[in-house]
Amino acid sequence: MGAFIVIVEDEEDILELIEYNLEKEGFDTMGFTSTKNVSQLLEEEEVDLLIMDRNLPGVEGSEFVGQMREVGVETPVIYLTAKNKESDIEEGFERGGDDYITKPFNMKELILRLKAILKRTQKDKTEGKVVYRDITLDLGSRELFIEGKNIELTKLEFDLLHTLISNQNIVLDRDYLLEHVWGGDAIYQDRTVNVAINRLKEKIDAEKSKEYIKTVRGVGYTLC
Amino acid sequence: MGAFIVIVEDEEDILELIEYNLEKEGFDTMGFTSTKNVSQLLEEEEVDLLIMDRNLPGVEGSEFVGQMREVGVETPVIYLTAKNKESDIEEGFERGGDDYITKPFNMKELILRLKAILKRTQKDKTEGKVVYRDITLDLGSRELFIEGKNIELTKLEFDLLHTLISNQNIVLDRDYLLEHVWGGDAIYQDRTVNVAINRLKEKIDAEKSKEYIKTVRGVGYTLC
DNA sequence: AGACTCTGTAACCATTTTGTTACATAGCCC
DNA sequence: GGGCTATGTAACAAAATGGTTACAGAGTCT
Repeated sequence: MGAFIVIVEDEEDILELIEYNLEKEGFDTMGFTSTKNVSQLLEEEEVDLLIMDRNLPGVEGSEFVGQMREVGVETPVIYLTAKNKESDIEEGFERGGDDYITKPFNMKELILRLKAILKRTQKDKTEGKVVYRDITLDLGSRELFIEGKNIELTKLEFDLLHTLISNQNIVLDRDYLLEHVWGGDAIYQDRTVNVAINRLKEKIDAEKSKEYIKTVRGVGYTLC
Repeated sequence: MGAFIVIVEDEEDILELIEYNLEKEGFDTMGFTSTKNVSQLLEEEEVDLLIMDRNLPGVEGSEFVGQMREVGVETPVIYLTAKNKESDIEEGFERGGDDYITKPFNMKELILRLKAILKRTQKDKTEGKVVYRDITLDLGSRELFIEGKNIELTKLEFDLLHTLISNQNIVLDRDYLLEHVWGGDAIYQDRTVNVAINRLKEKIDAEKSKEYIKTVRGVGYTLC
């Protein structure tokens, strides 16, 4: 754990309350009563999560986050908001915020959501979505879309396509695939790869006569 | 997670009994044997409900609540009272208390009323609600609604659905679920997840032939 | 104490997935 | 084209996986 969390909240007692509780949970925190200095911090340091009051005097919290997004800051955000109108909530999400929580709030609830987000974003760091031409692999839901059409894949097929797609234009030999898709310990024939590849081909080439997976004779397979 | 409930009761065994049962229901509790420190807590933290003995040595419970109301604390109260004379009851209501229950009392009855109150007071808050399609999880009262219909869930089922719903569209594997729903310390078989999921499925899919929880073979489960 | 609920575990079965094998086919060299 | 190898294909068997049910233990309520 030990994530670094920045909190922006103008009411000092609330700020302290949050900091106190988060630190008790083992997080590193830094609190601000305004967005001053925060942008610099977000750009320069690795901040894992931002807790942001939406109703700051002066700048709108979501406005601020919007600006951050434009300069490439991806830090997930939990908004604290006294408002609970749906429009506001939606707006928050539209701007790329990850969650919101309405004041007054329950500390346990905040910590719970916060942990959920950290977990998710940590996952997303290695995963997310992979795209290749008109193929899209959603690593979260483990879904494959070709030209927007959902195609069901088994676990093996998914993992195989995943490795292929993240090494597109590179020819992967059977040993590499066995090691990365099947896992290092067990021993398989290399014809296994063969069959697996073809089962995958059947599914994704069936859609169109397009050929996504190219076999490179004597070497292996590639997506190109 | 659940609502935060503060209990003030000078008889320690009763206090513990209540705390134990409420926590079993998934609520966060904090118990006190006197009103000392309670006022501060009520002012600073978001307490969802106060359970208050009316016959505390020293301060009258309702007296205390009255003082709290004067400084703007709106926390709903359930009084525990050995008396059941009408005059006392009326007085309790006059002072702004929300409900009373006479000792000795039935724990189920207490929880029932408590949930009713939480539901009422948290109805208009968007706070503590997670929504997915026509499923609504009320985190405050820990109730599930599907198309407005209330469906009873056990603690485990609720927590499981909560985790699924807060990670919608993401396939969660059994390890993740075990860790987050069951808690990290104890060790369980992963078939445990299996059975729990299906018990949950039975309840929420029973309503309609809709399939909310999708099992992703070889990986885990997801809400999508 | 007895009935009941909740929940973890085990057993059973159906189904899907996957590895292997055998054979057919295609590519490549001479 | 012949011969060789690599790859595709189909069929089969084994393994993995998950749904379902039954049961037992723990805890609770009456």
